[in-house]
Amino acid sequence: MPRSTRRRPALSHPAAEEIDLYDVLHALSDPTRMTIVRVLRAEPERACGTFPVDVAPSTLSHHFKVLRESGVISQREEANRRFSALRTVDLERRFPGLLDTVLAALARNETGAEATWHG
Amino acid sequence: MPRSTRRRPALSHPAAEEIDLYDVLHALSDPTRMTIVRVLRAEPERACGTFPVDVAPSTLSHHFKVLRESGVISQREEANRRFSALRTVDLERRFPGLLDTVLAALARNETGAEATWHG
DNA sequence: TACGATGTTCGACGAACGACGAAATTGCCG
DNA sequence: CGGCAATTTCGTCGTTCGTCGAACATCGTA
Repeated sequence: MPRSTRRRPALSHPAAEEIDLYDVLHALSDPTRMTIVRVLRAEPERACGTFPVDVAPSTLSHHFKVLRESGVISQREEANRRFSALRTVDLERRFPGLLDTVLAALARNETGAEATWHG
Repeated sequence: MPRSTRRRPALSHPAAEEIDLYDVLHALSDPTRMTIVRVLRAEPERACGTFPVDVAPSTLSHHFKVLRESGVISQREEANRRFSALRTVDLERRFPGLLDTVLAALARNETGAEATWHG
């Protein structure tokens, strides 16, 4: 039998008012993490292993931690799966328009001139 | 006599269409560089040494280079001074609303809860 | 109970980052 | 000409970053 209902430490999320802009910008300045955010905007919730990113599981786990501790996403445990979701409401309250603007910029970025020779 | 009218290599600026979002977000994820951007939004142009940041001149020069090569600012030489300006038009064309939204978020960030104990 | 699936933690590694001081460049001015 | 002021370049130091593999934990299920 499990020795306790909750053996793993609770997932740490910053409160909405404590989300730091520099942490958010740093979290969004990585292509792998940005891909996670982009996918997560289309779907309300998604399990960690189902993202179209090409990195090792441990690396992916690291990126989720960065996103979570910066306040960009929240994570919820269910069985041995971990579901992630964008903290759209908290983010909008703290930094109005930021997430939408950055995601719109991301769409522009992919049609930019450097996609031909830079990537 | 000077051996040439232009001895120093020309300052490299990315074209407006080549500005990369990840470079911009990374450039803005540092407090010193963000201070430069904030000051530069209030004034159209300013010499490098006149910014209210507390780092060594060589460090400051490094930050200006990061900002310039990411496309956030432009730099112009005049005598032995170098003037910096925000590339507001190019930025607005490439990523509409991004700069304004981030700077509005910065104002929010400074009145946040973490300013009491985190700074 | 044992296995497989899911995901994390723990080092390790090379690359990049932010910071500095020293030296060099450039141009103005006494 | 000879400083002085502004700024960059170079080398260095310590830290952080992104990545990986190996090991561990948890849960459902055969």
